[in-house]
Amino acid sequence: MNIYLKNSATGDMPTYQIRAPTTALPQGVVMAASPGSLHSPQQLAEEATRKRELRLMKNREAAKECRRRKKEYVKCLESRVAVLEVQNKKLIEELETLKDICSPKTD
DNA sequence: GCCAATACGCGTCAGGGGCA
DNA sequence: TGCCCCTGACGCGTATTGGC
Repeated sequence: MNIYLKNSATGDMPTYQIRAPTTALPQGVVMAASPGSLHSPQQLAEEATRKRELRLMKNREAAKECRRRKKEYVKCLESRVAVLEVQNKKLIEELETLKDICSPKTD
């Protein structure tokens, strides 16, 4: 498994994707004949159609996986926000306490 | 119950990046 | 340099929601 690093020019899209090995073809996919074995225009057209369908099918699955990862990433960010909010609240409370302790009494 | 607005998921295309 | 993968953007269909 290798890591796919997105080069984000804007910096707002993170590098949350991990590239999984894609060795197996989906069920029902038949590998195309080698180009050398094609002759007639009809065979060429069939080959082109097959390639297009294969590409579409792979892209369909890739898009699903991409959306799944993105959802996961957003969930992760949301839970991090929740943790940081709690942490922030605690720090504010602590600051108020310290202020009370350190401020001179005026009476 | 009906309808418009909004949310959500899907399929596809286009374009960029990595790799042999 | 061509091939492949990933992902943003777009359009479309369906589900959900809020107002009437």
